Amino acid sequence: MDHHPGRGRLVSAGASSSEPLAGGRSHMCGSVRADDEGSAVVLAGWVSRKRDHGGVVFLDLRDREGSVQVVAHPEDAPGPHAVASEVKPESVVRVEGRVRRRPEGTVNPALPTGEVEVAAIAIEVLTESETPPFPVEDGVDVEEVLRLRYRYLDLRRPEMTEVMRLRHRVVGAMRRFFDERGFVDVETPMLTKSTPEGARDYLVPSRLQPGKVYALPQSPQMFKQLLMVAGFDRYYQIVRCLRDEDLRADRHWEFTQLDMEMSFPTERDVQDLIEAMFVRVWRELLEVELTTPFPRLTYEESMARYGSDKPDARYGMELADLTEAFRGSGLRAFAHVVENGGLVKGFAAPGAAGWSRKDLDALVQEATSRGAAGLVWLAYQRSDVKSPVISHLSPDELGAVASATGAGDGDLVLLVADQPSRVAVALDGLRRLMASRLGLIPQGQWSFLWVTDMPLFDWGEEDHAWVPNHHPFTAPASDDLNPETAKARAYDITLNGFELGSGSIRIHRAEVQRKMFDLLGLTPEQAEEKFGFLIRAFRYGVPPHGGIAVGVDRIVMLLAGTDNIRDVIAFPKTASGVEPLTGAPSEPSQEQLDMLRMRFR
RNA sequence: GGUCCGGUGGUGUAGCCUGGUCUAACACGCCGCCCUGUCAAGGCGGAGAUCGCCGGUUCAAAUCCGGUCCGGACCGCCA
Repeated sequence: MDHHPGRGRLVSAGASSSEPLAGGRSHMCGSVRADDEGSAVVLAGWVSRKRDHGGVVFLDLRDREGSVQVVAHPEDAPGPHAVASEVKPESVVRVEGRVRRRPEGTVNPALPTGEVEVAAIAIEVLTESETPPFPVEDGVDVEEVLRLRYRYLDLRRPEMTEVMRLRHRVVGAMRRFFDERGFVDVETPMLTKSTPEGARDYLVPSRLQPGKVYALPQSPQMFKQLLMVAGFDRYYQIVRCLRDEDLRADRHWEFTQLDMEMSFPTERDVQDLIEAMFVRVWRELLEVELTTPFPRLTYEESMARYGSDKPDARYGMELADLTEAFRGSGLRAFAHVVENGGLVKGFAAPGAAGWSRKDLDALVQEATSRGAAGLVWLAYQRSDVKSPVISHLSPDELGAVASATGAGDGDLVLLVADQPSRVAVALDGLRRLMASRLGLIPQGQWSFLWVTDMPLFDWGEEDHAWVPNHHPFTAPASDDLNPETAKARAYDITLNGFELGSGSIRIHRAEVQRKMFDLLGLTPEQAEEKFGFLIRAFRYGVPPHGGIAVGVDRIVMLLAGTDNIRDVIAFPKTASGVEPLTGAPSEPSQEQLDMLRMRFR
């Protein structure tokens, strides 16, 4: 959290409640103001800094609301002065004193409490602190594991405290929003059966049913559908979900989603509601008025123009398709790809024509590390075009490249030729990289986008079978159930290039569901074994229904202006699944294993 | 599972490519002394790392090589 790339100005949290403060405190440190001049105050907090002038000693006393300067003069307050000059940073002290305006010329306008100070009458050290392993202050540059091992110190830093409270307020705004609209918060089980999301499950062995396991929920998907069968009409929950997959900067295996489901909706009903929720959250947290409706992009269009199903539309550099221009090209590598059904695509990066060989090599490296066979670059300088493959390119091809990408003087064109999925992955990565390197990402812009008409199926390379793109209860958009072409009544919501959530209208007709299972290669017996309880429920009158699940961590991450999801989780794990603070996971005791009748291999 | 980057006093970095002058440098922090208005207080002095771990090459390794552990980003995976 050294910088806040996309951060808007956060609206500050409301004043604390009128509840009396615990422990006889009169004020929170950070909330002392000039209005309190002359008041006797009792404060308690952490010593964040000490300035000892030999005579007068200043302590900055910090609590979650901020810090305030405490002064102890040797003449006026010999007792407090003696304590203050000995106390170590991060010790917890209780201060009795009187608020006064600072003397002329010593006001610090940079601090909310900078007009005042507290003249100490008594200082008591409640607990002493050892020297902390890293400075407890904003803007620290410390190895992340160390921050996680001492997370309580890390969270003590004002910027982290602020993020956690931001998260609290986001969740609060969501709850109020859904509550006002008659949505009922229903809790669903944590120890349950495998859900149909397709990720690896976390399993919990059963003590009472030896040899059997519960799965931790990947989402409450089937339960919320059952609640629709139960007639709840509108359900929501802010719920922890778990998926045992490898981590990314924006992905954690223990995450929180805003889960909702409603009866009788159209896609539009769900989308309008979620848009209204985002409007509400952005208004409350940032005082930003989002424009609705959010733009829509079909999945196909998104992949074509951005190479991604979560496009960042805040900047241009859209992808151009040059496949036909390179059919039979003298650039054999490209021609070969085209002959074999691959694509040639690329885009123009404005003003990057002068990049050094080293920078260009780094781009090639970026492309190949994303699985592309290679990267061809063309630098447009004045009327000249430089490229390692320039001798293989015909004037027609050069013309096609320039017109399709819009490349002009000073631009750098990046071309990738490969199978469609690799072209997409490589160019998506390059586009994001170039946008960031060239400073093309506008700050303070919130580019929400719905991606619609998702495919109903994906080809599962590992299973050699069609797998649901969303999950097997997603309703098809039409009678077309051809796995190659079928579209789903599914939609994703994205923000600034991050996927925030995805949802769908569900199947409520038994024969459609049967066909779906059939296409997925599930025999009626297998379907019964996995989802029998849901199928049975649907025999007793199921309303048409649909919903969405939105990732709370990612929303908070974007609001907080960080690109690291761990920054918005109080106690996160590292990429190898270790929680540095507690040391989890740990080995079970023999007694625990015996009780579960388990043995480790 | 794969690719890439990193691991040097409490913290953050330099040094590593071009082995020896590194008995490892700098900043912050810490300790001591001085200092009565600062707010990254200031001044002076001091302690503190054998360079993630193991092994190898070499007369000599923080520096080269191999392995390994840990962390991070990305691909695969995952919505």
